Order: sequence, then structure tokens, then C-alpha cells
Amino acid sequence: MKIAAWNVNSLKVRLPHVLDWLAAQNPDVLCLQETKTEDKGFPFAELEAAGYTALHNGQKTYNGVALLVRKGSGDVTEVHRDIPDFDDPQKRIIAGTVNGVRIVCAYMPNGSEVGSEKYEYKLRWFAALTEWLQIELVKYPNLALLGDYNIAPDDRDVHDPAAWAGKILCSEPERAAFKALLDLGLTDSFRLFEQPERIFSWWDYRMMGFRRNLGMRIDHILLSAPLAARCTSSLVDKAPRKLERPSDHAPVVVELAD
DNA sequence: ATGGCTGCTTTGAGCAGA
Repeated sequence: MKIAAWNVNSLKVRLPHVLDWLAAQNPDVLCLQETKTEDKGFPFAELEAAGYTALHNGQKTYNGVALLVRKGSGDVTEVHRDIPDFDDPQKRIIAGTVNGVRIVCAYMPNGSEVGSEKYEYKLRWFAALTEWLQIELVKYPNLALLGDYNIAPDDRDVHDPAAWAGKILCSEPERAAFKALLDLGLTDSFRLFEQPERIFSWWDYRMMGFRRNLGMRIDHILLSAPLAARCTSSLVDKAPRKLERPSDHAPVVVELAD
């Protein structure tokens, strides 16, 4: 089973890249972040024609997440939107069960600047997510949490750790929030394998960030223990970042043995 | 050196992203 996550930074703009990537990679599940559209305007028909069932939790202009599930990979059941008992108008979560795997697609808050109101929201949001997943993991032992975490968990995940020390995406409270998810029994699939140095999943559009590989690894696939045991690969696919008018994020992909 | 790109918005300067 191949599952992936990709922050597309507007699905309207990126649909051709998404369709090409689905055709080339044939994933069972692709989780999208930052669709930036309401259901009205979401390309259900185009994705259906490409062989994927789409489930969307969207809003106008900002945020928005979607689950794309390949027809033939099994039905999507128990579809769920948003963090329960967490009052939040921002559409950041969609979950569903596919082929016995609980897929939680998440677009974590950016946080803007350490100490800002948005930063406080980010930390509260992570606390609510963690509390919810603790319960979910009892119900769904085979669980994958994937998406744009907006956290670089380690200095290895930052192109210039000294420059970013204590800054947004790298601050200690954010890294502690990431670790709190690991403490639930989840594993960063990327670190299950030996990886080359300086692998990132996001590069700033400015200053030729991609060409100079000035990036951060902030998109992650966390797996519960039974899924980590089945994981045979975890990587970042840089190819779509090289296309014309790319998203600033690249897809992250794992494969699970049957 | 606080810019730099890109996408969005009651269409055009301002916000947000990371």
C-alpha cells in the first residue's frame, strides 16, 4: 500500500501536477493540504475520471484538506472531519479508513512568529490533536498521521539550523509538540531508514530556495507501531517541485507491505 | 539589510504562507 501527502498550495492551480503525479505514482491514497477552496470549485469530476474518489474538508481562500483514494484500493469508510470538541473554523483535518488503515490527513497551523497569537493557536491545536489521537489509536491501532506539520523536528531537517534556532517551525515548544505525537507511539517513517543528508520537503519560493536546496523537512508521515513494522520505504519526491509553477512543497511517500 | 515569491481576494493592495 502506497500512501502520500502533498501540500499543493491551491488545488485549482496545481490540479495538472496532481493528475500527472497520480498517473505516474499510482498511490492508493494521496492526502492533500491547502486546497484553498470550498467544495464548490473542488475538482471532484476530474479526480473521478483519473480513477480517484475524493473526500474534501474545505473552505474559501485558506487551508482545506482532501483524501484521494484510488478506486480498486477499497472503500473509504468512517470518514471524519475536524478535531472533535475543538472549536475551530479552520479546515485542517480529514480522516478515513482505507484497507484497514486509518488515514489522518492534517494541515497543521503555520504559527507565523514565535509568541504571536497564531503561534499560541498552533500549540493549542497540536495539544488538541494529540489528545484526540490518543483515543483514536485505541480504536484504530493501524493509524497513519500525514500532512504538513509545519515543524522541522530536528536540526538535520533544517538547511541552516543556526539561523533558524528558536524561530518558527523550529522552536522548542513546537518540537515538544512533535515529540508528544511520537510519545503516543507514533514513529517518523522517514527516520526508519538511512537517508541522505539535507533532504527537505519545502523550499521558499524566494531567493532560488529550491535550486540552492535551502529547505526544511516539515511534511511528515507518522506511523503507529503495527504500520511502522510494515513500512518498506519513506521518501520525499522532489520531482514535482522542479515543474513550471510548482507548489512550494514536495510530496512525501511511504510504502507499506501487505 | 526584514526584502525576496506565490496565491488569494467583493481586482488591487494587503494578507498569509513558512
